[in-house]
Amino acid sequence: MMFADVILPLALPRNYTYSIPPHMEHNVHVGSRVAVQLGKNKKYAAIVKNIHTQAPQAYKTKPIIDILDKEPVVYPTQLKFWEWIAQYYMCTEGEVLNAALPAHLKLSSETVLLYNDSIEHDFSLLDDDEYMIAEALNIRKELRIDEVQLILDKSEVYSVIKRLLEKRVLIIYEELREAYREKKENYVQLQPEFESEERLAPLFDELSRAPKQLELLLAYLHLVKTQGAVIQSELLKKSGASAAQLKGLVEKGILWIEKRTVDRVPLGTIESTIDFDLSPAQEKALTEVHACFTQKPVTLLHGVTSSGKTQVYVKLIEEAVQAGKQVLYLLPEIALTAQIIRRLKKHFAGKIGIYHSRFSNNERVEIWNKVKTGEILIVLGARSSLLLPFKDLGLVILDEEHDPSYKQQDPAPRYHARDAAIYYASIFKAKVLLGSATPSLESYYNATQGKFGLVKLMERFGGIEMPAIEVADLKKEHALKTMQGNFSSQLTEAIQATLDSGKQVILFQNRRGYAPFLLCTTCGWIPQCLQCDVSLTYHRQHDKLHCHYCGTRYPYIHTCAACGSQTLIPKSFGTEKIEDDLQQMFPSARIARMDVDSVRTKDSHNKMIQLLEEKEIDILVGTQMVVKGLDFENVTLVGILSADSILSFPDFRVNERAFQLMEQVSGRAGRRDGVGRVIIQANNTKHPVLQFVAAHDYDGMYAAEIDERERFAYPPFVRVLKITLKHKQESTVNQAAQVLGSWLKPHLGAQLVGPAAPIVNKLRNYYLQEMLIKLPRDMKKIAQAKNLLREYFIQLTAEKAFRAVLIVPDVDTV
DNA sequence: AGCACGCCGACT
DNA sequence: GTCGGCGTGCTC
Repeated sequence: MMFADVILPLALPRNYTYSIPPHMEHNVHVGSRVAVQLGKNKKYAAIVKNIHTQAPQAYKTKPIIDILDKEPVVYPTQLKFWEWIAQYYMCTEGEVLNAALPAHLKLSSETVLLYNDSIEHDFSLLDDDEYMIAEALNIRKELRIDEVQLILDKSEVYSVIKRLLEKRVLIIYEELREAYREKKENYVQLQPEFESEERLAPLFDELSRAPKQLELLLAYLHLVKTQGAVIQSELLKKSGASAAQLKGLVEKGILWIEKRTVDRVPLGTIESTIDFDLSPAQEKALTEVHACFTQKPVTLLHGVTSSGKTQVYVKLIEEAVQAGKQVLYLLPEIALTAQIIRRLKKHFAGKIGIYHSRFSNNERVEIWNKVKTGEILIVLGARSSLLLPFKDLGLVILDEEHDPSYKQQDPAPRYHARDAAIYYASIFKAKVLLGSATPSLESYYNATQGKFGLVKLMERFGGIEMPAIEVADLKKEHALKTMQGNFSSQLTEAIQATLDSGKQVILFQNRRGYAPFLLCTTCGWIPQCLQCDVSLTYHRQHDKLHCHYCGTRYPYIHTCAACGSQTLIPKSFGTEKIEDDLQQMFPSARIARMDVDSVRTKDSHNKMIQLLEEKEIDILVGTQMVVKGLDFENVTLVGILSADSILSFPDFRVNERAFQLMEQVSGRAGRRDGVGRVIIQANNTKHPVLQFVAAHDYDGMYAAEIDERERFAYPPFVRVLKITLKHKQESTVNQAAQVLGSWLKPHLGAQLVGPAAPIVNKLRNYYLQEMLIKLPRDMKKIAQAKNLLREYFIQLTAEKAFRAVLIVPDVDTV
């Protein structure tokens, strides 16, 4: 008897074993999806991880119901990668599967109720609920659970269904349906006998009494000539004819219609061109990258903003493709703009696929398959494209490698795309190039220690100078009363001068909304979210208070809940307020705001970038979003409204992050012609990070910061693992955290920090406790510690008081 | 993740 | 008394 260990798309602690019915033995393959039953009636598509003859001792297996794929959906390479992610990031393989597979390849059954026609029913014996369902089923013959819930207007419908099942009014059946659908299109073709001129000509006379049909035929002939193939919908649109008129021509045997499967993500066939030469500095960098790659699998390219790292990437991609290898080019989601996509497509048309969150489920399946077959040689994508089923990966380029969004935050697997990419590439013996103008301390440390290769590209392309940085002293301006709202005179004057010279301005403020909180000036009360321990942000756009943590919106509060007075005022400022103030101060300027609220819809981000490019916007104010992927020659002034809020974040990475953020924002200024200007507003103008930013001194920042990290034992000198405990009751999490802490302390000593409540100690009605574990950079010790943790997690939830406590381990937390 | 089992409150 | 609420344990 043969058995298969399968990965189910669930957070199960281990893989389950199913038996392979003898007649399927030759058709079940590792990496293929199989339909299996789990529990009493649920069916899932699971992925076969391995096949063996070892019958499990502890339970009797269920058989595989069906084989869903002739060809595996993943290679053993991916299965190995999934296992590593699950191990390293302390999650289940099912969770990795969930993140990796496109939704339409993940199937789970749905309960379908069928009307039992085989016997006569006496509906008078049924109660109200039963009667309603029986009646609906009698008419519609088929119902789904959510439809039953809708009819009865309640969530608990199981008992009704059970009673109807017992009374044999209905039959239950579990439907496992393939979700992916090929896209079909109707193609119009001329019957072969009319291909020749002499046969075609008489047709025109024949159709003289049907002018619309004649017109349609002419439109068809025109389209065939210009495009080769004619799609029905296009033909009808072009000719303005109706479907009935087309049907007429089909019935006359002149045209015929064929349904064909079409590509949702056509790769195009245009010959690609590499039509530029590298500058001497870029050429040198490329040579050095090559040299590094002969020694080490990973190289860090430290290139200042506008140094033209992308051109170096393009050359490397070209080489890998020439060698017949696949390339993965990773970018933070937000940096995947139309600009970069267009650029890459121009060079690699016909070979490149794009992959990010805005694709439909069907499109994702098609990209998945094309990567698997190798038809797509280059993938340009965000974090999740690392999980695509590459066949023969040769090179990974991870641009903006310092970007924290490479670390997945919420649902498991909480993986870091940079670190995971290095492992994934090692399976293929592929090379990894990390690129950044402001490398993460971890990567730079690895490079200086010789673990990674290091290549520097410190010259801006075309010899443009770095922008001049000025720090505006807010304290001083406040004292001199030269402030205009949140704007220093220095910034105000610079904006005016920039507008006067016809140039553009970008302003950065890292808080969205109008005001981060409301304050009762009588008693000091601040409105908070009912489900989270955070203040509510006032959004003037909707005149609502938003919780930025759980998304709940509340109506504006006029009366103080504590003292009853009507003295609530908005405090501090976000992007909405800045936008508002700017409009008052510069009434003739065209101002736009770019944050998650203003670019909610699919294409608005790209549209706004286009407007900026076309100089339809004079001043752009935005959050983090303005930092990435913008490259405009006409922007000569960048303003950072409040450096203090960036520098006062309670996190050991603040200084690094603040430097990266400010340096990246600065890079938006004067990238092409003219020297850019950057004005940073701050109260604490003496902050060391500001000095480093002003001097564009990455090495200085690095030296100061790495020293601190070593002294206080933070990454890159240790690995940080954060454990979060969640429970609906505050006392329960607190106790659970104390207990877990007391178990871990003897093993970890000073390596254990906490447990303690985080600053935001309640989220979505769950109270939180956190502890940090600092592990030495020793893979063996880390693996040991994780095993220890896993055991204690099980032990903790085994205690009945803590059964409902959620434990969330986050490895290498950011 | 479902879904069944089982123990408690608010209705007839 | 019962119905339906939700906490909890199990699924190869």
